[in-house]
Amino acid sequence: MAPPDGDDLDARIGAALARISLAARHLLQRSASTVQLSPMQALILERLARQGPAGVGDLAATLAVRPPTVSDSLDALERRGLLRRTTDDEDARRVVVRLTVRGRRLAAELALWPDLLAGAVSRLSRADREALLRVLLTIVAELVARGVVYEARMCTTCDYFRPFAHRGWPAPHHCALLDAPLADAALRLDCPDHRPLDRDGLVRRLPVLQQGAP
Amino acid sequence: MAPPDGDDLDARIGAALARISLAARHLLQRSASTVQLSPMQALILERLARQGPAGVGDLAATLAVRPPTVSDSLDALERRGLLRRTTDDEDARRVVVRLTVRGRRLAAELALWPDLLAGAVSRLSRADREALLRVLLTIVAELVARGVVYEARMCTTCDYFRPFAHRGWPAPHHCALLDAPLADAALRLDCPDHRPLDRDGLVRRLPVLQQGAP
DNA sequence: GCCGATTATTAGGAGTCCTAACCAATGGCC
DNA sequence: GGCCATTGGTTAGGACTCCTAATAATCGGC
Repeated sequence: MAPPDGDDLDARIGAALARISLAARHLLQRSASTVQLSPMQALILERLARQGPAGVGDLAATLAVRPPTVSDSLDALERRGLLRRTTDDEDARRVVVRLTVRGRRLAAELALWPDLLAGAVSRLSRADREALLRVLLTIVAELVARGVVYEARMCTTCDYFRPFAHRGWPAPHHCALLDAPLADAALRLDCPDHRPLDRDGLVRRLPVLQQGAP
Repeated sequence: MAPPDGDDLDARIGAALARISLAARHLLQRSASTVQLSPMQALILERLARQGPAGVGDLAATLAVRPPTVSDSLDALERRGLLRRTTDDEDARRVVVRLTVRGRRLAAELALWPDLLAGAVSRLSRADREALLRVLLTIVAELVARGVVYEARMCTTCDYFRPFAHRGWPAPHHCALLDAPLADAALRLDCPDHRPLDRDGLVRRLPVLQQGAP
């Protein structure tokens, strides 16, 4: 007999993720178009609403596109009065992008998009969902380590984060800043108090995150 | 104390999936550009290589875009001699799109893209990966049921598929066509012998797929 | 044999996304 | 103090994406 080998399994996972990505693209497009926005414009608005003002380069990095692409979209958004460009006091080269009130209001309407995607897990058990979150965050961390995307503020790349610091369930991890245990379900992708781990620390840490299927 | 509620957990999952989708987009773009193709062109080539000739409408449905978008890309691909459009004998309205030899060759080079995405699971344990595949396929099935994407040939929407037909591990499911048990790792997203389940059957089936975290 | 539904294309328009070239400010460095 | 490579952003130009609306051709039923 020929049991499916590891590569095959991985290939199926890749295909499934690709499929979900296609759906995500479509959901983003649809969600954005309900408020007359293009997908990239929606992503920019979302990011600004979630994490506050940012430079053009920052936006480009987190959205995995080149600066000119962002600059294009900013023109359109600024024309509609959804944001303003100001130059940084400390560094006159930098441009700081800020939402206007109108922009913030529109972003709030838009926020429902990732929820549409999340809605597709509604039938999964709580245990499955917690495991899923842990696994997805591990994948994101790996993608960050490989330089595919840039994610500034997630637990798995934070210096305060101690994976599997506690032996038992239900809260195996620990946050050294809050000095509190963390469950898988509490892991954050976007923590305001994040302190980045250097690349060596990141690579060293990744393997340990693999353990512990519930 | 305020334990994270279900919505919060789901929101984090949604955010993580959104993040991975961004990475997927970027990987696709990069992979496609190495052979001078645009993302959409790459997707079309890939789909044709994997599942054979198709009509314009079919392509549009599986790629979650409108027919004119596909038609645009087909023009570019045909110009480069990677595919040919012919009219169907049985229905002169239909256009059948076929890869040329050159197209097939290029598609083979391209096939490595989903593997780049899959590479990000390399550090996960085998058990985690099997569970991940099962969960992801459930998500895809749910997205199909909600009409977000269209996936013609996956086990979870197949009439021959009997989820959890066997009580024990490691092969709980069953394929009535092959008359053989199936493990989570063997679940297919793209089976050539697929027979579609009607929508009622699909909705009825979904809940049962949630059970069984390993 | 006509009419509504289906299938694909064309037209037109805003946006995406890249590379290359450019400009301006910064922060050493001598 | 003045040079200059680096950094942050924008402009220019070009191919492609992706939509809606309108058009053309064919199919199927009645």
